[in-house]
Amino acid sequence: MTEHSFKSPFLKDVAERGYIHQCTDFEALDNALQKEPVTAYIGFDATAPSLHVGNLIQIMWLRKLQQYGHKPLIIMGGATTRIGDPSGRDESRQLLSDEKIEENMRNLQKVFEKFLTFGDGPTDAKILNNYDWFKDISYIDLLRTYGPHFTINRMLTMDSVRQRLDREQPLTFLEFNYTILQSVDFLELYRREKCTLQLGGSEQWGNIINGADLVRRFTGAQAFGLTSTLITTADGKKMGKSMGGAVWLDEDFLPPFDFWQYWRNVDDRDVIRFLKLFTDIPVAEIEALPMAEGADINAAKTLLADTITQSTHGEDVLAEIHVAVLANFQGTSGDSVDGLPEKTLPRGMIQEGQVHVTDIFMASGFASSKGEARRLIKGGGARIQGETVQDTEALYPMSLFAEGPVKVSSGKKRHVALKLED
RNA sequence: GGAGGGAUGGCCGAGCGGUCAAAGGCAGCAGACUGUAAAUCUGCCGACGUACGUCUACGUAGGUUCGAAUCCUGCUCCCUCCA
Repeated sequence: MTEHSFKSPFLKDVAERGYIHQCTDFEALDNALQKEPVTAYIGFDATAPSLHVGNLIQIMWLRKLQQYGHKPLIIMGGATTRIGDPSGRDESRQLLSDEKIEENMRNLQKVFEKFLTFGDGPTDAKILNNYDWFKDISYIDLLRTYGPHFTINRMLTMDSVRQRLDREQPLTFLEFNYTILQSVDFLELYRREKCTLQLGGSEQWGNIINGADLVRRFTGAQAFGLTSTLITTADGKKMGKSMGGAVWLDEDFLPPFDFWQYWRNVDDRDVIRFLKLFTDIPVAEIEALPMAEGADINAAKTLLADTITQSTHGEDVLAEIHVAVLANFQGTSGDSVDGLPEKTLPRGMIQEGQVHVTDIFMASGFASSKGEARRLIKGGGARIQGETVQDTEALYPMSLFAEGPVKVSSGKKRHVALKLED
């Protein structure tokens, strides 16, 4: 079945935007989606305190689903995170403590609220925790109930398993069980929520079909699996690294200004693709964007950054960023700090009413040692209030902060509003 | 259980008694050119003292030596082959 023949609006749109990698049964799913609202889920393990751009495609998927009148479920991996998914990894995951997992799960939920509408309505999103149905199952029960439905023969053919074996990397028994838990999730959700569709990244294919199979074995019902393509940047890397860190969706982990910059600076070749994947802008509109020559594409990049930032961080935050961008890139007022990420200069760095330049750059997060700060200065990339710093040993008086936060820059693109510790 | 090989900076990977803070590559940072892009070119890329310097580092604990990432011994972990 080619992507052009979809009849359900959801599949049609999502296919056109380039989300789809594989499906257990395109035709049947397409029919189901036309007939009635479908309940679908994606599982998220709480391995980090925030989601990052790599997860964005999954979130967008749920969002689209909701927009087309279906019901999205989010499963927090309270149980599965304790096991560790081996899919797509060469090494075992570092196991997290229970407290850490709980904390991460609480943190993750914030992000979903930005993208989805929650509630009790028929198409309202809902968050569930798979720990709820695993915590009371005994080992014997689990083995007796589900064990007979999984053959080792089949499990050994799973990509995630085979890859480890082929590379002679260890795969622990713990990890080997991950797919069973994820499969039981699907069954449990089918029973509790009439959920018949599981979405996920392409590396989840194995886990997903095992789950769909389990649903069929226990209930006779057809459950669907649909996976997304692995999104890479034009230079072939996984998405999501910028300025030394991951591109987090949570403003507590990455300032929205930096988030905006990440999208503003994507490779030319990625703009159209990303607009389709990460915004709600109609495909026809995206394709009509003027980008014939050189700099024209910058408008499209701004649109991309604006749209995504607005959906993840909100209108108000975006407005602040625009002020900062105007000041720092369009050169209106060189030392405006509005909308820039804030950093704090600890009082302890002040000696006799003066601050050393190197301390200023360390406090700003642009250098992790005095030596690094000096190198930055020597390289000509260090600026304070727009003025290039020449002297690696310069001392600045406290009066520098008299008017409020000070703009500190590393290179042309990284700016920070440095304020004095209270 | 036996035999052999290995563990080097964020990663890959050379070095195999002094000239080693350790080649080279990747990643990262800054500069130039541009369009806040890509490609290219230049510089930087352990910490502290602004160069020369000092300290900490080549799995881990000791030892030999004027001197060790380099040699020896114990330990830990990994790999290969045999059983």
